[in-house]
Amino acid sequence: MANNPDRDRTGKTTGSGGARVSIKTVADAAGVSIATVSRVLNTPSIVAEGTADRVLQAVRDLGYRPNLFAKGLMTRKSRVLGVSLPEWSGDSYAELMRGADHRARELGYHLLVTTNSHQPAGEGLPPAFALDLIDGMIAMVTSRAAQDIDALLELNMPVVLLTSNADKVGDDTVELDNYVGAHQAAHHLADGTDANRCYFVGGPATNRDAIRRAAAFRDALLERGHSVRADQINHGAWSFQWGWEWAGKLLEAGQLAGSAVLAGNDEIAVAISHRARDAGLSVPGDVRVVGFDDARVCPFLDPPLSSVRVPNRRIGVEAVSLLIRRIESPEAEPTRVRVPTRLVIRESSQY
Amino acid sequence: MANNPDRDRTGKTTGSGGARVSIKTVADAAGVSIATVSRVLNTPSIVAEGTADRVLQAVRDLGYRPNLFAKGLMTRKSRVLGVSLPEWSGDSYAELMRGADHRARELGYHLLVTTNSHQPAGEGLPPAFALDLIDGMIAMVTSRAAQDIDALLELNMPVVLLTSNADKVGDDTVELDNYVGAHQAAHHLADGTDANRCYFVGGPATNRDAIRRAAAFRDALLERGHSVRADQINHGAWSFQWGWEWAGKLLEAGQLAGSAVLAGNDEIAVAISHRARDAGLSVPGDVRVVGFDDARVCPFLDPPLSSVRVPNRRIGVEAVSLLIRRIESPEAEPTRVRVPTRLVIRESSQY
DNA sequence: CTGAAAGCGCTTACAG
DNA sequence: CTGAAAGCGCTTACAG
Repeated sequence: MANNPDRDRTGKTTGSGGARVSIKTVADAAGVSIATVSRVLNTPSIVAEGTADRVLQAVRDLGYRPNLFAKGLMTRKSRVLGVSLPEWSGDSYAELMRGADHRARELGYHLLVTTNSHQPAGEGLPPAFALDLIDGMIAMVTSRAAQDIDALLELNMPVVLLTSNADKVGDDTVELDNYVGAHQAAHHLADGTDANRCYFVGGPATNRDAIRRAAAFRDALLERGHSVRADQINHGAWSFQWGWEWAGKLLEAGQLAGSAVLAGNDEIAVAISHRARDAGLSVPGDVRVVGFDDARVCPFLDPPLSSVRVPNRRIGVEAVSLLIRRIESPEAEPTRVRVPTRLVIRESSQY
Repeated sequence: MANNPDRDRTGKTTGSGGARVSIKTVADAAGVSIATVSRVLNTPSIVAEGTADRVLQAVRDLGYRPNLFAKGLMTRKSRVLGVSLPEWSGDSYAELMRGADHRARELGYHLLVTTNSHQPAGEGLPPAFALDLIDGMIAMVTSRAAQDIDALLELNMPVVLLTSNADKVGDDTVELDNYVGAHQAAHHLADGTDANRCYFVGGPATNRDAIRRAAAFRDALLERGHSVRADQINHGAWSFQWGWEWAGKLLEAGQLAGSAVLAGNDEIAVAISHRARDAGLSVPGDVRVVGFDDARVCPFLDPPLSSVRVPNRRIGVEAVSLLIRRIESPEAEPTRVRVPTRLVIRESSQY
């Protein structure tokens, strides 16, 4: 198939005659001024009905679409929202993006997405040049470094922060309430297993989510009158690898059998579960396991994995809703939406 | 925390004095014309070194960033690429986006992403208004409907198609070679199991990937001199649900034990594997299973799942590379990149 | 090598 | 209700 002959050197649309159809073309066709065409498209209530009809007809006939660059030059709006995530991975972000995308479309916006895994400092900050094209941004901040948040708020553009429940937040924030679900899970584990044999195996010690989940775990055990040993709270990575290693160490120490584990995510939980079975232990008979995220696969794992549900999709929806509200009503009340987590019990943690 | 006082009503940056810093501001500060500032930024080789230094200094001092709308109005380029996917889900797309995002950054572009799951007709087409902001688009087409591809090619903008190996493709295409991996897998299964007991359990019958994988499976068995029965090729959905149901039916018919299955993706494979174990059958002892996609979790499943590897990340990288080449060199040779798949054998299909 | 000027395609006071 | 005109912030021939 050859190149499309209608495709010019710039790759942009050309009219059938070759001339680009601009607001002027439409104005001429409708016998009005370009100001009127603009009004019909932007503030139709101000223009006479008959005139509007003629203009609209011309717009349709010519297939006119306003040039967004010219429009943006005047209005300083692009209807594009930036989304900055730590990295592309897994079901969680997919769900979040699905929610965000659907909501954005509903409101006539688009999403410009980028990851910031490459920039150790300045997490959450996309490359500068994109900033001038977007009306605002949604940034996930997982690091505990407060300056990352400060940098975002200093952008002087509408920003919605996605973060774990934390002290320091922005004007508009969607907070994942890690605490409640992790707290429930810890109690659930301690209900069936001696608190001394309960463990938390989470992600990096620098990650807000991991920290918060660990805190909830610790608090729950304390509430039951158990002092928590240092070795009961473990930080590593969000990976199978880490879960496998941790379980291996506990196994060598002869401590895996009879334990109950709250994992920082489902991958870690699966790894621990498999390491246990590999050693001839049964789950949940010998080792009880609860994951975090409640990935779609959880009910289908063997055994079905208990997990703390994170409503990722809702996070995406809320973030977009907040951001667009801020963009369209700059004076709106700063809002903090807290999204809950909750324990879903399946076979892997039964007792 | 109160609203940032530096944030004006449009949400855009204001200089410390309140005035927006434009090319004019820089020109005045450097004692040159705006034309010279523009040249320093775009075609530095044309301007005297001393002048350039002064301008650059002013740019830095003032924190000047060109207005992208004004720039786009002249150049008709935004350095934003559209990416249209069927839906947000799973590891595959995350990997693809990761590759695309990294490559785009390297070349100074951004990604505007959207899904088209909501528009049954016109798959691959994003809402019209975004088209005017992007320099080109990457569209995944999974339907077999040829008109979807036609619609994309008629956009009169650079388009890179992501599709399964198929007859109908666009000028620039990244083709996933489903055939080779599925073909390998079918032979691998038939090597250890009577071809009469080999099955393919794929996604929807309307999906290009599913169709192609089925074709490879059928061809492999035919090559071995076995005629393929209709019940050996099964189309359903890309879900656990479907795999579970299919395995259940085979189980009821007393045909699950002794079978070997190539699943259309890893979810389906896991479902079949679990259904078999649920019925007291062993994998791979009684039922051999191979998945498709080779998700990160495969080595950690129980048993580790054989799967056909799909280099999603590379698809993303190639797509962006092709698109940017087309944008920057409209006359470049139309190119078709074929990305291979290959079987990764693990325990689930051992014999 | 540099500047004055035209022009990209819109929006929006300002008059009428 | 509508038009003429200014202006948004750039790029790029055209002169010099």
